[in-house]
Amino acid sequence: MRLLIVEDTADVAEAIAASLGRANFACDVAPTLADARDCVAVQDYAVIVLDLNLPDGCGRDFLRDLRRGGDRTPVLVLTAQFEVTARVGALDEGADDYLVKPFDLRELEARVRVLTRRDAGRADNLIALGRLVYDATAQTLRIGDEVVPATRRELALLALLLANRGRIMAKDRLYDGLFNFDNADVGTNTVELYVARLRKKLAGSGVAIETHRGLGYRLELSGDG
Amino acid sequence: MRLLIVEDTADVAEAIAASLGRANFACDVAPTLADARDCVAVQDYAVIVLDLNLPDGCGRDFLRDLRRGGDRTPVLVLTAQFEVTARVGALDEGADDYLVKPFDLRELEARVRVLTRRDAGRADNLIALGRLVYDATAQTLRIGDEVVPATRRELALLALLLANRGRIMAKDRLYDGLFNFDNADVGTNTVELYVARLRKKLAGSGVAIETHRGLGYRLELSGDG
DNA sequence: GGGAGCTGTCACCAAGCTGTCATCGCGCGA
DNA sequence: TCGCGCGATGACAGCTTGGTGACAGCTCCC
Repeated sequence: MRLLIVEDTADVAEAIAASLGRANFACDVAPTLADARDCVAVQDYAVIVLDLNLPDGCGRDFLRDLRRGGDRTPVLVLTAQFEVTARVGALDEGADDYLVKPFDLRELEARVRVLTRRDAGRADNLIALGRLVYDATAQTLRIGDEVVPATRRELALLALLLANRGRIMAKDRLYDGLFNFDNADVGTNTVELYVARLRKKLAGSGVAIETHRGLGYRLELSGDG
Repeated sequence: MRLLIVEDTADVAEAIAASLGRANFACDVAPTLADARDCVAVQDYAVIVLDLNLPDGCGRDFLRDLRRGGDRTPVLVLTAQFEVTARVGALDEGADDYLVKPFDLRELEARVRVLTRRDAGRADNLIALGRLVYDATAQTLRIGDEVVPATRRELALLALLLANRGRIMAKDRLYDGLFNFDNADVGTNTVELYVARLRKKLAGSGVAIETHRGLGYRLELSGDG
């Protein structure tokens, strides 16, 4: 899943991106409102993490524009202790959650996860399908009672496919969800590679990744569970 | 969906057409303003991608003429880094978006998609008729609860017929929607072929493709659902 | 500093979509 | 009723697209 972090303080942004990156999110960082607008214009994000204090304006303006444009992407607002009215205002204007600085990175990670699953209509961080169980918090994949070791990229791909199960996902969309702008030069072939690797690990899970030539991939129940 | 790419540098145009072609857009390339005028005279486009620097004039003139003629086709302008005033001018004259060269092809594709969505103006990508449900986002065709695998061309044809359901569509118009000028040597027979293939997959859907000799095809409810 | 494992590239192979051809069926006008 | 022409459809070959093994680089951890 792909996230946008709108934060001007470089080391803070870096810390957030590193933390969420370890949680298997592909993160883009925008240090200004202008950058943020460019990002949302060309990329769909699962969640936007938005600092209110930015060099070229207030994050609330950005949020308001976003909502007026019909964009319903979940937004988590970061505020300083004293910005109470700004915080309230942000929620009124369409923010989905907020966090007061300084905050624990793990808490941020948890709240971001809550927002991602809200969009998928789930109540917890477990996704089960067939004999397969994916735990987004622990970042583990189980088939039946057995834990199957999987790498970060494999899990990220699985999360994307699970969130869109039954639907054909174009390779481009998988690519966008797996990599951020920093990895822009990665060959498109990589998606196929990770599909192949993930397929091996899903053997016997009752879940299969179907290929639809020219269209994309689709995760669905199969008979082999 | 059919796009026009107005760009004189052959390899750039080719790269754009290839990228957008993979995204299921049928692309025509016009290397000069004169060619572009010929194209828009005979064909409706979903989006026009317009380079400003052309051998026989400035793209802004073309854009201005287009708008004066009442044409509202979304236009995405390509500009060089230093052409700031041209960029602003293009927006004033009716461009819908711009991209500064050099750009990422995926970014172009994303922006083109935004423009096509804006024009369609519907958030719901489901089209239902009889027992048939076509999901344009997921690129899936369902009959009742069962997903019927279909290829890109078949889905493109179905989308065209659904968008014009109840109306007779001339074979030429179907042909234009499925292929671009580069595929001009494709036999006209192909439309009939894909109609036949699609018919097989629509069996039992309560929807039928009627043949109207000498006129074209028409998608309509039938009794077999 | 070294090793293990993850990551992404390349090359080659396989699969199936695509479009052509040929043949047959069918409707319509004479 | 016959003939013509448009449309339907099965078979096939080419080519694009995807699958996969091997390998090299990189990172992270010890």
